[in-house]
Amino acid sequence: MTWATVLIDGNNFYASCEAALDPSLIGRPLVVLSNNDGCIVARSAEARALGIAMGTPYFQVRRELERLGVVVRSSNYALYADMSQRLMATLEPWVEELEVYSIDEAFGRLHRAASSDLSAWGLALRRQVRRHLGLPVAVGIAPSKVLAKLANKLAKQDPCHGGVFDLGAVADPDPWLAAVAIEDVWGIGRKLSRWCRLRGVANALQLRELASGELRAKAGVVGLRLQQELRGRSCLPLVAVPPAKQETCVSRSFSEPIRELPQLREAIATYISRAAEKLRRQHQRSDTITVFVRSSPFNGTSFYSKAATVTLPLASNDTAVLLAAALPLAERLLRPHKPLQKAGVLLQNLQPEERLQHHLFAPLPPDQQRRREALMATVDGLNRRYGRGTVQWASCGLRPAWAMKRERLSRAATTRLDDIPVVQA
DNA sequence: TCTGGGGTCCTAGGACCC
DNA sequence: TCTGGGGTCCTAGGACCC
Repeated sequence: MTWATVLIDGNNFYASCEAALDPSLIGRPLVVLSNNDGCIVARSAEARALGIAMGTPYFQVRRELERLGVVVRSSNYALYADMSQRLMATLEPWVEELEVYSIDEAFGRLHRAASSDLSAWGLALRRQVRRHLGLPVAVGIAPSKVLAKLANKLAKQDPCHGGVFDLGAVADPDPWLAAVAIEDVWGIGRKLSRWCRLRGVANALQLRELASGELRAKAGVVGLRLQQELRGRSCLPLVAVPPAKQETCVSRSFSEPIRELPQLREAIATYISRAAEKLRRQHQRSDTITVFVRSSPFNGTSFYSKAATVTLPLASNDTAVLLAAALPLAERLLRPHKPLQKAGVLLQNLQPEERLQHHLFAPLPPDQQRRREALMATVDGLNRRYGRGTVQWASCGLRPAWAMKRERLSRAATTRLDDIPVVQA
């Protein structure tokens, strides 16, 4: 009996979520755009077949997409996050341990009886997800995380696998490793793949056989671990309970450049409110706030980027406290003739909430402190129930001109009562 | 006109300590 | 010109992930 590592992920997740809620999209080419309708971040299989590349700026291909009859959607993160939770809940009973790795991916650990093939298990899991959620997934099974990633890629590469591949059950994995390009190996990004290619390392098998010393000199211990994993020795543990976050960031591009202080203050207030909400959900507080801004890196003029940091005497997750500290930073960041394209806030040095409960130098008397906390909980509750922005601070501005563009947003079909699909029988 | 957002981990180097 | 040998902590930057 040994352990097998499995990677399950949603095929074209965002596009599949859109199609799951709007069956008229099934079988049609569909792309989903990033925030601000910036670039293409997901494509249905049909859109992929048309040769539409990932990451393409939308404005460059807009006409072409229209001509080809491609359906375009703004990203609807409320929908994807909700579908993700349902997916993870479905996967949970199928494995001994589950690590939710990203919005559309999870690692799992399960027992493998001596030299058994887990493909049938994978196919059954796949059918259940399809039945429960209407989502297609791929399942990769192997002795380590890196190999499970690889197996998952192979499961998708060849339709004959039916979306499931068990690399731990094949007699000789080497030809399969050779079939995965170096760029597709998990942990090998742009820089490292270029370096590998220069050395004649073009696929996963050749990376596995590369001299360890050479790899270590270039990629450090991270590279060595990767190589061990390729050899089937698991050194990246499954993380079932994620550690507390060390920092939290909220940043957005503007739909149009910001040049004036009032608009910048509105944007910072909006991001601080959102970040404070995250802190409260994570039961954390922060005492270090960084606000950063930058101009567009694309318009040819000189690039401008600046950040300012403020430290609080006492960590907090009260929106009003964080706003009071962060808003004065706006003036230090704005420059005449430097239109800003993006801003963000970074809350650092996060601490667990309970640590401060009875602090000697608490900023407010206990009863007032409790009232503040109750107010925050009420605001969060209303926004959760009726949608983000139902209750907000006046300093965030109402329908600001700089707010991100989402012109082709689908409805919040799984999280808003008003948007539930109507079925006619 | 129009190019995403939110993280983590590791390493190197500097400041400072005894 | 040469001028120890550790430690720790912090920060900046690089690389990667989805």
